[in-house]
Amino acid sequence: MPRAGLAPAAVTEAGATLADELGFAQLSMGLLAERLGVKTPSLYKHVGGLADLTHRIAVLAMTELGDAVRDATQGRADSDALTAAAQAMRTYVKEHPGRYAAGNAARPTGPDDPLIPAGDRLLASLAAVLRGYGLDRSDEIHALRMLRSMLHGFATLEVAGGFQLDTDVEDSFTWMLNLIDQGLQATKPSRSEAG
Amino acid sequence: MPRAGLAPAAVTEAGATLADELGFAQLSMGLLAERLGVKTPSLYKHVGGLADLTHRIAVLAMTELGDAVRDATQGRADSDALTAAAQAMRTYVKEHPGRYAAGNAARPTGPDDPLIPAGDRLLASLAAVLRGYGLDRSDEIHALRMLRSMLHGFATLEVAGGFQLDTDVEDSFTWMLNLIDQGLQATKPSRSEAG
DNA sequence: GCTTAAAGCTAATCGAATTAGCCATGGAGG
DNA sequence: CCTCCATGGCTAATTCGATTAGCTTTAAGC
Repeated sequence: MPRAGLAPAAVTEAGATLADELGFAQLSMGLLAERLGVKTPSLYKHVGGLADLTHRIAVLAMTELGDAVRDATQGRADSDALTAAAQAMRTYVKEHPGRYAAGNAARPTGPDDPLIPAGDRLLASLAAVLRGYGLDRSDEIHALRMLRSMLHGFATLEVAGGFQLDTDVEDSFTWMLNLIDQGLQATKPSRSEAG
Repeated sequence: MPRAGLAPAAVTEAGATLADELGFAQLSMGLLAERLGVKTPSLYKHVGGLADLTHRIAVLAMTELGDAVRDATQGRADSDALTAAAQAMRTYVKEHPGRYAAGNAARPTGPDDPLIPAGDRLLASLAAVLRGYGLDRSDEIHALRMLRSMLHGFATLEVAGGFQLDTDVEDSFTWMLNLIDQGLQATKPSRSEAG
């Protein structure tokens, strides 16, 4: 019996892919083992169990998503950055629904859980996008929460098939971003818009 | 052995309550049976199984939520209606996180699934709120999707403990609604704002 | 008071996760 | 080249939750 040459990272990656393909809820140790050409108990040599596996997938997802948003917004500002970040996030969720679901379901297990910095980095990337709007310090937290809520909600509903006709979902997304952009511009205290 | 006097509706209600208390993922036939003072197999005389139970809870949730939003918006218009609907939805999700999760996880099983009209009624209530803004017909679908995304996302993140300091989550919600209200007012084509 | 469908129960089955314990692989050191 | 042993894979066994089968009691309607 030749070895499969597995490692925690490879098992996690395969699990994440499986979750994307079948749905997070369908992910099981048995299915993953089969996918890797190995018997179920063998997986326990690489990950602690199903809970540990899903947690690793969650960290992977948050890290990838954070990177995607950061990369997409490089060199952009204001509306451009907002659009880029939003599309990056939406695209990621559509391409990796299982991973994203894992990321949402996960809860930090302790103060040194890698999930925390991964999540923080994603938040920091979104916060950076908002910074360009020059909001009041007190508005920043609200704007960030709004942006998160909106992107999370939209992507989640879309992936869940919550929107009827697939057509013009793209338009709806753009429309929504536009409204938010306008709103943030108007909120901006410094600009000479209303002065 | 005296009878427990159960019925599908009572079992569903108890299951929903259990889901709210422990989390949707923790809901199990065994726990529910214990809660009802009955042995697990007895539940199968009232519901088809765990899948059927969760689906019933989903229908219950969508129905209750639709009613809550409808009731909250009665006699209100524009900003008032928007605020009332949003708060009603947020409150419902906070008070019934398990039910709401069930409602989101559920997928219609066929064309005559009661989940469909229940969901439609909720959407209709939200659409009614937007109607007051007198948007272009083509903008209505976008605005509705935005509203859903935002409310769903915010409530979901809040319940999941996604926002750091619990403080001023209330403020953030109000701030968000305000920005949306402003945006919708501005989008309104008829008004004499920019003319 | 008798009949019978409904509602409970116990026992058994099934599937997925996990654990225990055994064995082969293959790189490191001789 | 040969040996050692940590690693990674395997089979067997356990556990737990869902579900099914089949029996029994309740209690509603006559």
